[in-house]
Amino acid sequence: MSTQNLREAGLKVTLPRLRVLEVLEASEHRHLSAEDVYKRLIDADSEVGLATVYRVLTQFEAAGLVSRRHFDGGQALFELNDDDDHSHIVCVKSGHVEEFNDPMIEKRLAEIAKEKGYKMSDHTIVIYGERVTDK
Amino acid sequence: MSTQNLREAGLKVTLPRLRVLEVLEASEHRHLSAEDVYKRLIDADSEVGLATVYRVLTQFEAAGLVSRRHFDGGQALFELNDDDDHSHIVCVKSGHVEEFNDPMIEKRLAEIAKEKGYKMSDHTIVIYGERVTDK
DNA sequence: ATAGCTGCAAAACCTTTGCAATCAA
DNA sequence: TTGATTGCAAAGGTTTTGCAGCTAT
Repeated sequence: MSTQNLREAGLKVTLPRLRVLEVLEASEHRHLSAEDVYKRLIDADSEVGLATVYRVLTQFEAAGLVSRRHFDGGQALFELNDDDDHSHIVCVKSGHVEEFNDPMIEKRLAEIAKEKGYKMSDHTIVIYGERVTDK
Repeated sequence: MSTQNLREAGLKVTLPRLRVLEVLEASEHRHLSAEDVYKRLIDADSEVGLATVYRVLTQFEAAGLVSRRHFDGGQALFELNDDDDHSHIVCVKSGHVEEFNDPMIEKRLAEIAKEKGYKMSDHTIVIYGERVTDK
């Protein structure tokens, strides 16, 4: 569980780190800002400073536990890394988000990175569109 | 030329706007931060305030002349809009940005959007990686 | 014991905004 | 002329950092 993840990441198992990890795991939304995490900790009566949240998230990122995303600017969003990587399709009207995964595209991106002389570490694909079918 | 572009965008033709547009057009790098633009203006003895650079770039964005990108954190990068759409590959070490275009992926994304019941209006693809070959 | 972690407040960044002066049309 | 635009400085929002005290190992 969480304790194990922290140990493997070479991080001391401390309350703030466990709490932040729990928040990320329990969240219904996959992408949270540092402020989001902080607010949830406060709501859960976990006294953790905002600066610590930032530090912990940065350490998690370095340890490969989370990814930091900069979708629109402003604030960064943090996302728990699980094994399957996925892309997003976003409805520009409703903000509804779905995920998809296309091996063909993944494969092609890897090729392109290689062609350009890069070692791909990550990638982002976002489709913006209007949902035409009702739910 | 530049004057024309501004008129078409419904913007008064002012010196700061012309200068900013010139900088974007003359730049060897396609992606510039507001600060980059500002520095080049200073170097060219064009007295334009940084706040004005931000305002002008924001107006250009609204007018469809440039796009604002948020590749990694920190600062936004501005890119002159020309007709061909392209994707980006960003070096996570240096921040260097290159472009690429892959029709196969474009096609596949359109298909995916359709399958999911969306009418695609736009999309973003960013590959993050480490540049392994020197240039 | 001690290297690492935390909270707080202050600092550092990037970007936006209020305002009086200036400028394009 | 007159509404739009500009420069400056000040404010805003997000993220990082210095430091003294605290904690996991």
